[in-house]
Amino acid sequence: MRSQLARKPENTYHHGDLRDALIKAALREAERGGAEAISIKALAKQLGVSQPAPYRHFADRDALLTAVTAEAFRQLSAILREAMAKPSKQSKLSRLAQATLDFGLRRNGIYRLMFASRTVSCAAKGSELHEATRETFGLVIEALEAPAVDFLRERQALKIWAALHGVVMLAEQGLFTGEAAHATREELVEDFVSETKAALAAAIKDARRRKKTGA
Amino acid sequence: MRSQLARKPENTYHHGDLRDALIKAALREAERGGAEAISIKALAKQLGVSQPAPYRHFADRDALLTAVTAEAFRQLSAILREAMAKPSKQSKLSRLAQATLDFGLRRNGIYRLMFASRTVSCAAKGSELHEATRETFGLVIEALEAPAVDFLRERQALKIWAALHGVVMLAEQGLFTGEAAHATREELVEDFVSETKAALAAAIKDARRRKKTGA
DNA sequence: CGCGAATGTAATAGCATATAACTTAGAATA
DNA sequence: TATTCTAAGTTATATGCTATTACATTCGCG
Repeated sequence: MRSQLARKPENTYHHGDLRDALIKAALREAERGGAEAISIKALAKQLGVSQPAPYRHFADRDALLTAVTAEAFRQLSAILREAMAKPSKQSKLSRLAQATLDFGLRRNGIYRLMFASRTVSCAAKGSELHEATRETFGLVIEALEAPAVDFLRERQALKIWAALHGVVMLAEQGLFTGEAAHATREELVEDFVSETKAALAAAIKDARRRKKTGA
Repeated sequence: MRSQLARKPENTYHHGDLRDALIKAALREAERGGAEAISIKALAKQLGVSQPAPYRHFADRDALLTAVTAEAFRQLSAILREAMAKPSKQSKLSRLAQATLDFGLRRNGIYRLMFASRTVSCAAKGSELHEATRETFGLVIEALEAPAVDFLRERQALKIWAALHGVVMLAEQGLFTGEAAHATREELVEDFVSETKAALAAAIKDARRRKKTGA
């Protein structure tokens, strides 16, 4: 197996690892331009194969997009894991949050592919993509560093995850320029992080109290 | 000027109001399928004009999408205004928030057109689209019902607006199903509303105190 | 070694965007 | 009212992308 970004060597019939090469190349295309920027034809040309060759590996364009999106989620997971692992004065949650914001802005094309298309919602349970998204969300839960009161954790994880996406979205839309520049995106994210921690602490305290009373 | 959804009457040369008819028809298409579902050719056929006819009114597909998006923002503004106006026990902010959620889920194709494409971020200051988005955001600020400490209001408006979009996004992605079903979308939105109110109240109190001390 | 499955190619159909050159009708004015 | 200018629509066509069909090549396994 050769490098996955390599073109097919001349005078050979088989590429060697076209499926993977397509995904990687498509990710690069999506980085600038989102899903729309992914063209089967263009990718084939880039990789030095004929236009129909990609269809040996993906039934249609949507199937490619799905695979690319799954790969993007795995990459995000890796980035978040790294951010959470590295020693820092910040909390895990804060690091995850800022890393998400950074990813969403710096690699916005890919980010839009992941969160702004209907690809994910169409992913069947158990599919590669569905697993990849669950894994990423699992990291959010993990970042809360809260005891396993499942429904509480899930709720707070959902809230911070939602808030983060909103910030990325609005930042990308330019709502943070002009008069609103008082609040930087990072500050806003940190706000949400603090509120999440506070809410979680309160909820846990409340749950313990109830348990004691109930028992 | 005839009804804006009407096809061109047979045996006539001019449609009468093609520009507007295109926008309305495109909105309907976007409702199911988002921006991708908007095809100039298909719209032309629907309205009974030749394929190139739309290009008399829009330089290219992007120009049409921009106009459609602006119209969508105006519609959302109208909906939010109505929600805020109608008498209710809920606060204005809560009504605006729930109305936004409702819009985002019920008319998700349009919603994605508005918030998940790069169209908006490309809108020049002063353009029709830019004005439409500013107006909508203005309603969010208004819904806070807070005194005019501008940068505080903007910040809280940004936060609740971001959170709302996040909730819509994740709901659409299916993250609220399964284990996370404990928290309904509406509950989550209401959480954010409460937090916003609390934060705003605290911030205002803080600002007053500073003013007194500083003066 | 030979055969079948996997993978790639050439040719082509079908659809969408967009442009160019031509036509019609409506409005503006002499 | 007749004339003319222009906005708005038409036909024909170039270009680019997706996707399929039929054919070719190579890899790997018995």
